[in-house]
Amino acid sequence: MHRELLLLGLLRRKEMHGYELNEFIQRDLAACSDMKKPTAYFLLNKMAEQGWIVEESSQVGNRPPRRTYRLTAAGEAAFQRLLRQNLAAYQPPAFPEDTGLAFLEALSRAEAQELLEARRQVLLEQVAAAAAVPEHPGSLQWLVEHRQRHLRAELDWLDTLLARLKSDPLVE
Amino acid sequence: MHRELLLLGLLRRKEMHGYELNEFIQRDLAACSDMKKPTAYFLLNKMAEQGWIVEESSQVGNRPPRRTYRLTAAGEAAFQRLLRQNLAAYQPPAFPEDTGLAFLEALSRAEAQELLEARRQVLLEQVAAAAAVPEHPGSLQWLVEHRQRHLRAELDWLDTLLARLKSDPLVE
DNA sequence: GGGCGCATGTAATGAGTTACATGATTGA
DNA sequence: TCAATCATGTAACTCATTACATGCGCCC
Repeated sequence: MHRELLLLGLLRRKEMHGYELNEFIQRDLAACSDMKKPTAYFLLNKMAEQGWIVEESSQVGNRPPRRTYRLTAAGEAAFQRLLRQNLAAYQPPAFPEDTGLAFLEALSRAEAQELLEARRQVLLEQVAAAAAVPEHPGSLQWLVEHRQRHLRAELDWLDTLLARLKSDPLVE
Repeated sequence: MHRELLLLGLLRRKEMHGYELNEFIQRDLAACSDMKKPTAYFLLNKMAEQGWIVEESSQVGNRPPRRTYRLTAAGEAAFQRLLRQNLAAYQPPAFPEDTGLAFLEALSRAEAQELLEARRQVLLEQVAAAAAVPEHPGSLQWLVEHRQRHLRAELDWLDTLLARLKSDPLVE
């Protein structure tokens, strides 16, 4: 559902062909969406069948024709519906990468510290990557900002844990 | 992988049968894991085939027999491996529920505000639910704490957005 | 006697991913 | 001439979910 919303929202701002959309998502929205190429093509076809978007083929040279999509009235209505639904709801994410924390006790304090330091390095790289994302126009930027905030909060949390490991005599 | 880790970690602390595990996950870890019943049964069978755990049947009355599982040496080794792998890595989550934020511009300021207020209510309920989770022994509690922190950070972020919507004359 | 709890699963479905397939163009 | 970019997809697979299936025990 959020994938459809993203595609509709992007096409609404500017008509694009599949390749272009995929490029944009990979390059500019990598921090906010993990939608993969075949998924995007699949959804575009599905939405076209549903009448949410229409395609217009254009040949450039001898390459495969570009299928450029734009919203229909039905597409706009779907967008409005999905947008409202998405904004009003909130399903907190699960944190599967977290699971290990529950069993830190199983390790010696030294090793736990070492592993969490490694984790911290990875997280720092993510923070740097998120900070390097180019600025986007309008509210698209808010996706980026949210991720940046989240990553900083994660770093805070990790640092709290590390501090506890160092100071708490009961651990280990 | 994190699902296997969770099951192994729980069985390592205390042998349990499938029903018991499922109950614990649903009641006590609902905030941290969304693993469903059939998935747990399936993984338990798979891990038993792999020799990570062994089952011991015990009949209680005329009910279906309980299959109580405990770790083998191979299971302990797998646990140690998965734990290290999980702790040292970090894949930041995607935030699909977020997608709508990217297109807030499509709405009037009043409606955006209204929808985000609705979202805030839902989030508040989640915060309350997370705060009400009973305390768990040892590092299991850290999963709960992490979630609580995350939800508070989300609330902060939403409030920042709402404040911007109210003050920024450029929006709308 | 009816519904919930105990205790186990199977089957069908779905959403999305990875790997594969195709073929022209462009630049080093 | 070799690799990367442009441009589209299909096929196989994985992982997990929902819905379904079974049947006794216990309490009201």
